[in-house]
Amino acid sequence: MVNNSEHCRSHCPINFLLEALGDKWTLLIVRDLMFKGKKRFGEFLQSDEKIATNILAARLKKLEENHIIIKSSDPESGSMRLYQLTDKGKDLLPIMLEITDWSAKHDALTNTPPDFAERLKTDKAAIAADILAALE
Amino acid sequence: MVNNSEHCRSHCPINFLLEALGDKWTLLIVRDLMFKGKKRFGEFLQSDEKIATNILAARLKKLEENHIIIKSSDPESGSMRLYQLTDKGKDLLPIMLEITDWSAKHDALTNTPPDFAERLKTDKAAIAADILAALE
DNA sequence: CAATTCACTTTCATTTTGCAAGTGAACTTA
DNA sequence: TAAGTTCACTTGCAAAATGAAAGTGAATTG
Repeated sequence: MVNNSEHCRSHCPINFLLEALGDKWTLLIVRDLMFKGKKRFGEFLQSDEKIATNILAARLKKLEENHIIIKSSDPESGSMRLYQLTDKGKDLLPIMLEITDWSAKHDALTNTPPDFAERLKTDKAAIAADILAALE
Repeated sequence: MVNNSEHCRSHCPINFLLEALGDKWTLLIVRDLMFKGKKRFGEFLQSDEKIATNILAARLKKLEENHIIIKSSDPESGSMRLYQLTDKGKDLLPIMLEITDWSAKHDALTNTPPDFAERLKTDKAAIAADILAALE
């Protein structure tokens, strides 16, 4: 869908990411999935940035359409929906770590812990491995 | 300005980047500055994605407010304005390269040349050095 | 079986976007 | 030197996206 030429503005790689993730909210959902262990609609709502329910629903739908997340039912309780990163979604990890690195450097008020920011500079591969392991 | 707590939604590092660059257009301007040697208003207008003049003016202003670019006059012709990346802007390069890597992998129609995509996987530091050198 | 929780959907006012046209300063041509 | 032309924007307006709040329906709990 994102890949057909009528829909896309171009096939520049920067633009390709923007078509899927280029707005103020989508990457925050990826962050919650990747770093905070969140998996449910209600959990995403609780983040500091206070996303509205309609925007969250729209973004989850688009992420699913772009195969960055998959939606399933919680095996333990039929009602609850679970959202999880696909392999394509997990592949965003290096981007997320570089973003964290940049913001830790340029935001004087960053909430990135100093020791994590330091480890990020020297040990990115090990951090990535840890985070991927935590996602199973 | 972006750093004051009334304005920002949070000081999460992912959010910090989104506050400065989180929309469908801003990163394309950074791309043009970083990879395509573009420096002038009229040059940004010519990209494939066809940004409107009012949106371009607004994004350039915001990038300047966030100290990601600086605006100056062309020393050779008094009238023309030049836009250039600051050090903070150049620090976005690792993010841009990771984005390129991700899109080259996941966009079947990517216009990233295969040899560049290959070199990106093995030789990211050398590519980064080349690009920074080209920016002076 | 009534109340609550969860995951959305709908409504609607406000904000942002995008196209087109307009403006003004410098520069080029007749 | 007067008349375009180019460049870098700004303005106006219709259309689309956003955000707050309320509503809906399925499951779960008391």
